[in-house]
Amino acid sequence: MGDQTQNRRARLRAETAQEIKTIALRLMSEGGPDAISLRAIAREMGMTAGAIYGYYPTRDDLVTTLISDVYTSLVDQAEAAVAPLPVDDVAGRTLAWAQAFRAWSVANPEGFRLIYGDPVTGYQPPEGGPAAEAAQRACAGLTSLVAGAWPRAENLEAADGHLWSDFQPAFAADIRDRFPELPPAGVALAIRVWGRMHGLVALEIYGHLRPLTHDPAKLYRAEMLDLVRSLGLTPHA
Amino acid sequence: MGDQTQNRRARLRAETAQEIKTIALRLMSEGGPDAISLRAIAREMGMTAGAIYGYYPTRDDLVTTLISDVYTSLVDQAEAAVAPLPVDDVAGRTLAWAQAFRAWSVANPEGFRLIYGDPVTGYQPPEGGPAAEAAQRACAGLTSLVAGAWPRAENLEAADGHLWSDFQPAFAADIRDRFPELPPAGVALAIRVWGRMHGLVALEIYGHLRPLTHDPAKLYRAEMLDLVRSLGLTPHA
DNA sequence: TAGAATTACTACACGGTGTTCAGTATCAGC
DNA sequence: GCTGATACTGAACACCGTGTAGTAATTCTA
Repeated sequence: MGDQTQNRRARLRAETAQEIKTIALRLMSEGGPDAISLRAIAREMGMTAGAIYGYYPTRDDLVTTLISDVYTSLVDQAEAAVAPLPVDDVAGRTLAWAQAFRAWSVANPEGFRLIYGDPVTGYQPPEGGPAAEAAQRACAGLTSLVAGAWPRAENLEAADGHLWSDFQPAFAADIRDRFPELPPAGVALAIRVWGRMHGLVALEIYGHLRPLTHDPAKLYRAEMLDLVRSLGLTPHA
Repeated sequence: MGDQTQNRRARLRAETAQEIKTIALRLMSEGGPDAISLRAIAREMGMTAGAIYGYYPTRDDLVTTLISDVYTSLVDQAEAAVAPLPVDDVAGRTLAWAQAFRAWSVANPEGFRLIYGDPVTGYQPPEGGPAAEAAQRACAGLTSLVAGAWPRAENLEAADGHLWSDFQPAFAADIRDRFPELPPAGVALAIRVWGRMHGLVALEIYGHLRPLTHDPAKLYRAEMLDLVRSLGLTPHA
């Protein structure tokens, strides 16, 4: 019966590892990224801080997997918001993605900080880590929107001057594989769209808009409408 | 001679307070915002950590004054980059501001994190603090650019729908005082321009662009050219 | 110039953190 | 029932911010 007992132990192990993540996420949502302390997690689990080292080699590794989880949930939500809309409604899909992005960020400010800010004291993101993967996934989602708008936005290409060699090879290969019709300028545009969505939300999450306006949603909406217009699209209604 | 000795003591006091800030800034530029520890500062000064409490009531207060200093230096640099250009070259001034903003950020990533990110473990920005003041100053600089472009960009006003009541009273009053001709939509546009400059730079500073491109400057330049074009301006050459 | 008062600073303690490691208790496998 | 792996404890180490009590020096006053 080696297998069953092995499975049993492996299952318990996996459950414990999951519980650590769950508690860590709850602590983060309650007290910010800095509340993710091994001691606090262990305290809630009735364990010792040292015990966690049996599951994650260091706290940064735990944070890394949390980032992966959280980032994935964000991209999932954005993709889910886009999915029900018809593929030819590029303006609607873009606005839906943008609103989903902000809605998630406002609902999970700590998650936003975890992904896009200094996650936690002294943390350095691993080079090829899951954050990079999720970032590529997010960027690919935006790229598909831009690719949909591209036929009508080609006038933007002229002055851009981007080449394939400007991008990281792995990323460029992935994109060229998925969107063969899209020129480098389109990829650059996708990243720029990402930056444009990111900017106002980041300022809002970190409280820099508070002394200026009490309706950041309106501001963001105006910006996104301007964005789809700049893509040569006209939003339905 | 009470005055002179008072002055002498006050001078020494001010010098020590300044030295604390200087060392804190150096520590930050070397090891990130989290390297600002009272113990490390005191160690470099040949003092005890507790001694710093004679100059700053708490570490967050020290960080607050650092933010003020750093933020001021950023805005100073942006304004200095704009100053030599003729007032009617709105496109050039806008691009100059944008480039100065990114150049400063790339040169002082830790400073950028300090201003725009989680400054430091558990730090909460004071409500009416110096960060808010510097933010208003930065925003006012951008607003003056937008005000310069406004006559040619009024077509953007229609769909915006912003009202003065959407903004914080103090901010709105300040802006209306300085730019009487500018409607609410123009102020909203100024903040949006800020967000647009902020987005790509924030992504770059926090390493999210690294897996995508190795020429973030080119990307940023393309975005800023698109921005001035969307303001109805054409950059010189 | 001698004493009083203010100031600057140290020394130490408290509770918090990540991390390591020797030891122990539990449990699967023979 | 014994052996070996696994999970966990408990204590330690080196940090951190923050107070507080005491001390040394410097300034003011008489």
